[in-house]
This record gives sequence, C-alpha cells and structure tokens, in this order.
Amino acid sequence: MSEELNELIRVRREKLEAFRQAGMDPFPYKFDKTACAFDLLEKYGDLKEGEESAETVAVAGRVMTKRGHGKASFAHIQDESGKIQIYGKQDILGENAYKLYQKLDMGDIIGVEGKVFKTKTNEVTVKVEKFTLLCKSLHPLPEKWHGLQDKELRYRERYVDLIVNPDVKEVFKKRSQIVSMIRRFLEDRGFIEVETPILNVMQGGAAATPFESYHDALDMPLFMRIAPELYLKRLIVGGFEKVFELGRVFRNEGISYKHNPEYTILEIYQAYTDLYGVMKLTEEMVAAAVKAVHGKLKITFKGEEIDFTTPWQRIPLVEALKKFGGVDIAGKSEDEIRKTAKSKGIEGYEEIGIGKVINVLYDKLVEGHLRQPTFIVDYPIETSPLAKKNRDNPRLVERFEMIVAGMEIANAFSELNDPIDQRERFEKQAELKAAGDQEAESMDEDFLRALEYGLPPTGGVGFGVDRLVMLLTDQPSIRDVLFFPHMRPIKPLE
RNA sequence: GACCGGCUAGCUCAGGUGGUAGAGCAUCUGCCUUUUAAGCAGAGGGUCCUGGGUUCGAGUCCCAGGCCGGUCACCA
Repeated sequence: MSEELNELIRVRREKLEAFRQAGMDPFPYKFDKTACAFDLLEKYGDLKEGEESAETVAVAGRVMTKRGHGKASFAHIQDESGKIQIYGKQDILGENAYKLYQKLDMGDIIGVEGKVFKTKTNEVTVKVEKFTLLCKSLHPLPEKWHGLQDKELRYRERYVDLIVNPDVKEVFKKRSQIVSMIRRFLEDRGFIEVETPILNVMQGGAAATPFESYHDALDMPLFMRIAPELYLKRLIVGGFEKVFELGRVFRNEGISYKHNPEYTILEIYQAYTDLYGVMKLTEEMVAAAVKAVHGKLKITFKGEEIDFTTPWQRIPLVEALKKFGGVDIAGKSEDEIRKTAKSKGIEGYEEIGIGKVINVLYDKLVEGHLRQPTFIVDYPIETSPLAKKNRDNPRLVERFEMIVAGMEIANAFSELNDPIDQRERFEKQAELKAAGDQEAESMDEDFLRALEYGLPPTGGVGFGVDRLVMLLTDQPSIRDVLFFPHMRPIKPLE
C-alpha cells in the first residue's frame, strides 16, 4: 500500500513527521479537558464583543473547518457535544508554534487552551494560547458542505458518516434513549432483565432458518438463536414471574429495508396474565416510548401520520383478509381457500398446510395496508405451535401481531402451558421439518419436561426493537438504525 | 433469486450522435492578523468498478461479472 499512497495521504504523513521533528508527539496519551463545546456556547453566549472570559478553558476536538488569514486563522473543532470556533494568531502562539498550527489538517484531533471571547460576528470563540496535537489524522475527510452522501460508504465507513453527518449521531442517541427508557419502564413494573444462551443446541421459539455453527471441543453443531422464547419460559417455570430479555437474535433470511440478519429483540414474559394482559402492556410501553421521544402520540413516519393514541384497533385475521384483501375465507373448506389463494396469484404452497396458506394470504394482501397501530388477532393454530388455543375456538390460537406502517413490530401469545398439547404441536412441526420446512420448530424434550413441572398461565410478547426505533426516529431503512448493517464484502471472500 | 437504476480525482458531481477526461471543495506554493462555503494568484492530482468484445479509436456502444440502492420475491 505504501507505494500507492495518494498525494493527500502522503502529505499528511509528511506533516506527521514535521510535528515529530518539532517535538510534538502526534499520538500523545491524554489531555485534560475542562469544557465541551456546547457548555462553552451556553456559558459565554452573553459575553459582549471585546470581552474575555476570566478563566482559561481547555477543549478538545476534531478540526472540521479551517480559515487561514496569514498570521491569524480561524477553525472549528468538533467534540461529542457540538462545534466551537477557535482563533489562533502568531502574536500569541509565537512564530514556531504558529507554523505548526497552520499545518493542522481537517480531521486532526487537537486540544486547545485559552480564554473565551466573542468575535465581531458575535461568535463564541476560544483564543488559542496553547494547542496540542492529540491525534494526527492521515485520511482526508469528505467535503465540508455536501458531507458524505454515498449510502454504501456511509454504511461501510460509519465512523466517517458519524463525523460529518450530525443527524446520524442524533438517530443513534435516540436509539439509546429508547432502549434505556424501555428498560426503566419494565423495571419500574417489577420486571427483571435476564440473559439466556445465544448458542443453542437446537432451534426454537420462532419460525425462521438459523445460522449454524460448530463447537470443536464438543464435536457438535450449534445454532445461533432465532429467539430466546423457550429459555425465558423455563425461567417462568423456575419461579420468576416477570422477566425480559433485550438481545440479539440471528435469522438466516433475506435482507430488506426491514430485515437484517442479526437484530435486536425484546421479549417479555409475565406469569398469571394472558394475551390481553400483554396487549395492554404493549400499548402502554410503546405509547410511553413515543411520548418520551416526541412529547405526543401523533408522529410522522415516511411522510405519513401515525397515531399511537390507545387503545389500538384489534382485527381478527379473517376479518382483515376480508377487509383489506377482499378474500372471505370464513366457513370455507381447505380446497376453497387454496383456490382463492391461487386466484390471488399465490402459488407454490400446494404442499404446505392450510394455516401457512392463510398466513401467506395475510402477508401478501393485508400487512402492507395496516398503517395505524393495529393488533391482528385469532391466528390459525398450525402456524403458532407455541401459543395457547383460543378459549372459544380450538382451531385458532391466542396470539396477536402488532403492525404499524406495514411492519410487524410485535408478536404475542397466551403461552401454551399444556405439555401434552405442546408435544402434539412439536410432533406436527417435526412432520413439517421432515417434509423440508427448514423453519419448523425442533422437538425440545427439555422444554417439554419444564412444562410438565408446570408453567403458570403466562402472557409473552416479543418486539422488533430496530423497527420500533425506525418508527420513532423516522428512518426509512433498518440500516439507518444499525451502526453497522450487514454488507457484503467488497471483494468476494476466498 | 428477478427487474430497474447507480459506480468518473480524497468528497460532491458534470461529461450530445465514440475522437488525448472536467468543475467545486480538499491538497500543494505565494499573498493575507476577526473569518465562517474567507478571499486573491498559480500548481499537482484519474485502474472512468472489473474482464472481454466491436471499432483506426471506448468513460461513452455490446457481452459477462462485482458492489450498492430501489421494487418485487423469500422471510412471523
């Protein structure tokens, strides 16, 4: 690489040497800051022109702009809190130090000490009495007013995106606030946060294809978890009554604006309640998060108004199919439903159970139409092997999916706690698996044993945290709420 | 996986019908002690994504491939 250094990088390396020659370490060990940009702007906003702070401040940050004027020059430095202008001149620094000061590049990280004053144009500015190079930057930053636009580069080199596009940092700060707010919400209600295994011996807890890995010492395959569900229910068996886990799950599926192969799930389990208990909890928690971020319950997402005022509408799956898909399957036979599916252009599901056909109908015809927060309820039993039968109709289960802006945000059940029923469901899944369904649940004998000891009536709900953050920060793609979304390597791996 | 679009200097982008590759910012040199897209004068900087093909000649046309984005498909 060293032979191919382009001019910009070569020049920066030469400057690095120049700093060394002058006795200034280009990569020193520490700097004692006394202030940050934002605080100084606040504190000295009322300073009069010509007035100067009594104190000498020490700030540090990255050089973002430079405006040289011969024997004096302005620059802005940026720290985590924002930007502040600095003003260095030869009279104060002396000829030698000022020469070095002029050599600073955009992107260099420096520490600056001096009094604070206000310029003619009324800008709070640090008058540099001493500056220290804290880190020489060897790679040029993107251009100062277009910034970094190329989406691919923004995702691949997120560190640059964060330096030059301040809005990006705001999105991730909000993400952090949302997660922290959720923790507080749940802890305030007596839930405890737990951690369960990510490396699993078998797949379970959701319908998804797992990533497979291998444990050398044990000489056995291991799967990256697709959901923590079955472990969390074991904890309820063990006597915890309110638990949640906030963590990463991994699904070996396609990538889209709402899918990343690894994403953050929030699963909550509460003993002695049912689907309707967690439905209420879901409404309260999401509404609280929306309010915390926006101060109100009506927000804009991709130019569309979304109103989180509770209660949200509840629509049985069959009704939703009729209303949004123009498909009436009430009282229809399997053959009739399959025919209907075919007439809607849904093919290739002849071998698959009727429940799945209905699910596909729903995904194709309904989900995209659900814009306002909606609970879809009463799912067919075949596709929900971990949910309790509907108390009024044994062909359905007690389950909801919460949909906003056409995206599934949450999925919840009255948890199935009858071990005999659960065994039968697993057996049906095993048949599907044998028939080639990679997403079918595995027979989990240990989980069944746990249920035999006794799982109290329990309501459980899982959230797609990334999608919730998308909604609350008005970001169009899941990639925009992940620091490092999955990208293909530029060169194919050997 | 299918279709559409993009890929040109460090960054943001221009480059009819094929004829030695351009601008702004950034960089370098000189001038400049309150500027903020600082200014003025000059200079350097390119695997035009990759590989083939057509052609006297390809950034441009054709074929294949790569990566990204979008739409669809897949996907609780």
